[in-house]
Amino acid sequence: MRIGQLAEATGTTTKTLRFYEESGLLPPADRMASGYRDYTDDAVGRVGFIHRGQAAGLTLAQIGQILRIREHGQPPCSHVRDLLGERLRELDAQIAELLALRETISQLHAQAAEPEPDTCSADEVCRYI
Amino acid sequence: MRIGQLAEATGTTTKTLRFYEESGLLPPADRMASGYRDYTDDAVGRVGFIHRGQAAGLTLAQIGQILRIREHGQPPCSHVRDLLGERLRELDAQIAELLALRETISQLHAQAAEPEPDTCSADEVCRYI
DNA sequence: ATGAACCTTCCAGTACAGTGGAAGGTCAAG
DNA sequence: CTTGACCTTCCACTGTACTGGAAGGTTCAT
Repeated sequence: MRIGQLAEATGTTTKTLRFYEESGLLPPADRMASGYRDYTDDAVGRVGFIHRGQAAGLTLAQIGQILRIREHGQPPCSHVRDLLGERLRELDAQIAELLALRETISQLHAQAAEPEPDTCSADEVCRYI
Repeated sequence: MRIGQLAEATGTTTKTLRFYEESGLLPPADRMASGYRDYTDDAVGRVGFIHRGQAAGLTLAQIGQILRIREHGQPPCSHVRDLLGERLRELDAQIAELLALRETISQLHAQAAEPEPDTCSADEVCRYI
């Protein structure tokens, strides 16, 4: 399977696949006589794993860690569990922060909706912020 | 007021203030005979505005827009209202996305907590993802 | 007069996940 | 034989908000 076909099969681009290889997320592909990369069907699963990891909010670096542990023959289960737990805590903090921000902006927006823009004075940048 | 004093007064660094000037967020400061930047007290308010804008989740580019409109003599109120409304919609989408992600990860994490890591097979990278 | 603390400019790098483009090689169809 | 689609490498750039450091000038106290 050539790189373009893998890209189509996985819903990504050839650029991205080469970037993954360079980043150590995909093993260096075998080459055809022409020098073209030649992928086996496994590659589809591997790219799918990367995408599922990203969908779970892991960074490419974290996904690479898991992949490298797996390559050394050890099941990365406990590591994955830790990673997911950590990500969960990060997410909770992030969500709390965004909710607080939403509250702030919502209030500012409500104030800004009051139709009295004439009272904007020249010595402040904007009374809504 | 020299740049270091402004930095201290606004809780930031001289690097950041020069960066703001270069980015068009602060007007080019007057210079003393020595070439040192010489700020008036207004600058404190202006930097404060930038920080409040950031706290409201606006990007520096958006804050710069408001500042530039203000400089042309027009009160940026309606623009700010639009910006805040837009930011509110973005935030809602972002929060919804993160909540969904939290759900997904929470489930994966709960599965990964089950103590049966022996069943990890060699042909999949990790059954939890 | 000399050292510390402050300032100046300019260049380069950080993290993240790619994206764009140039210059050139390969392959199948017409 | 040429055209077009595909592939290769390499280098540089995107956006965001800074940060680090080098090389040099200024100010003030001792």
